[in-house]
Amino acid sequence: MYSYMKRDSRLSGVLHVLLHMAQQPGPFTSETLAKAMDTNPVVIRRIMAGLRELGYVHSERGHGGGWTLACDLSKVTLRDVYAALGSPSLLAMGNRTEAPGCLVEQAVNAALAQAFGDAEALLLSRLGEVTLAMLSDDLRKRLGSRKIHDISAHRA
Amino acid sequence: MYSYMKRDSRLSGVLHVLLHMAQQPGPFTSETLAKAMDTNPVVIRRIMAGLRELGYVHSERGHGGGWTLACDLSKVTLRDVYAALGSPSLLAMGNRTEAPGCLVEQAVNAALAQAFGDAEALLLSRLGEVTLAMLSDDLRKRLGSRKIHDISAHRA
DNA sequence: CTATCATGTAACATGTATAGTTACATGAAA
DNA sequence: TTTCATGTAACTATACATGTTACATGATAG
Repeated sequence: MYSYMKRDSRLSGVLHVLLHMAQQPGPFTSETLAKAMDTNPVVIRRIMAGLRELGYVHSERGHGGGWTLACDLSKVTLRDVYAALGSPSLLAMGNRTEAPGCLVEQAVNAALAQAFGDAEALLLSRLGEVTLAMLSDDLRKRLGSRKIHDISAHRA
Repeated sequence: MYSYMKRDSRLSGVLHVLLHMAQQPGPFTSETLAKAMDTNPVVIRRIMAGLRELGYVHSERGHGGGWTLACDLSKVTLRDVYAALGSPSLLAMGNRTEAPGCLVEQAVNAALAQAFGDAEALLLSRLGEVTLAMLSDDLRKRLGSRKIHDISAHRA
């Protein structure tokens, strides 16, 4: 591959959570999900907050509480999930100055805006083509003949 | 537009410098270029180091020293310049784990790798289509009837 | 030869964003 | 009323680009 791909892994993380949840009935506590993701329960709650607001998941407190899926997986795309995270920046690079008076800067910005804009649009388009149901189906294929993946047994 | 576009502005910055240099004969000191970019001379030297190694620019020390263009502007693309910077990450998002044992993570990574890979490839392709000469021509059009842009008078 | 200029570079400070952690309030169920 | 689980603020850790200071290296002017 080309570059490194680091930094923001919230989309990756929240999809991991959703896919786990799609494999067995809930509810799942933040702690359970956090253990499966090797992270902290508060991180789970944080990345799930936006999805709850949009009604993709539901959360309940107290005994027997936790997170449950609350949407039609075939209706929610990766782009929807991305938006639920607050649409964080997709590109790592950008213009030095957004609205420069300098004509040199304007010429540079125009050229880069074209390339960056095209790439961003394509990425959003691709994310919009993939539903959670498609991801879940792909996962089931990968699981193959094995029994239903038990989240409590999770750990590489 | 969609997202914020912040962070790494080295490509934008170094293109700004190169375009300035293409408007008049050199050499230009790091200090002159830094003033035009409203930044620090060391920052200029830093982002120019890679271009010097690839022979796109030349630097000389002492009296009358500074930076000069040392390439055919019609032969160097924005992608070449990007590579000269060390090919920093283009995308702000990535996978949580790069080589996971977990099948769930693998399914997520596969889906995202597709979308991210396509976007990254498109971006690199677009950058590869634009030469510094094309950028410089565009700039001259923007300058229109005005006199040759004097870098010493630069300042929005 | 030496003073000045300009790059080369290391080292450190700053700003910002994600990720991880602690602490505690809120509310639901046993 | 005790226990469990989420909701959230506040703080720490980490990473990276950017900004700055300091000084060595080398080239030119006198």
